Amino acid sequence: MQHLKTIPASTPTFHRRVYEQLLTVPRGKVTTYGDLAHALNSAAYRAVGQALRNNPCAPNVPCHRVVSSDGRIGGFNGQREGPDVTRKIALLAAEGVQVTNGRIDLARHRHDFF
DNA sequence: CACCTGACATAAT
DNA sequence: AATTATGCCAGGT
Repeated sequence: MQHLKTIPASTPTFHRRVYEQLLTVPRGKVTTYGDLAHALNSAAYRAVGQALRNNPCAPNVPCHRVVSSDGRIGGFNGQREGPDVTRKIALLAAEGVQVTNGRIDLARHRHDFF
């Protein structure tokens, strides 16, 4: 998959798997850190966050489609609140994902990997 | 190899 | 409902 060919060769395998899996989330849908980890047969929720924090997002990985299990936005570009998060919300809105009071209706937008 | 850290999740206050 | 404490697992130092 050429989406990831520009990332550093030193990128850990687990991180790569996160990105690959994330690429399967369609536009207009979102997933949670937990679901993503589970889809990789792992419980490393937090490691998933680390992976995204590494930010290979910029080019082509849709990091903004990953939110918290309670429907809250989570973080973006290394931050958990602030202008970057606001931007994340804007990106989601642009894809048709409704964000109300910093919350997402997971029942409606959650993507199922299985 | 022994800690420390975190874009989390859940249970307990 | 809002806050706090605890558990999680891979990476980094």
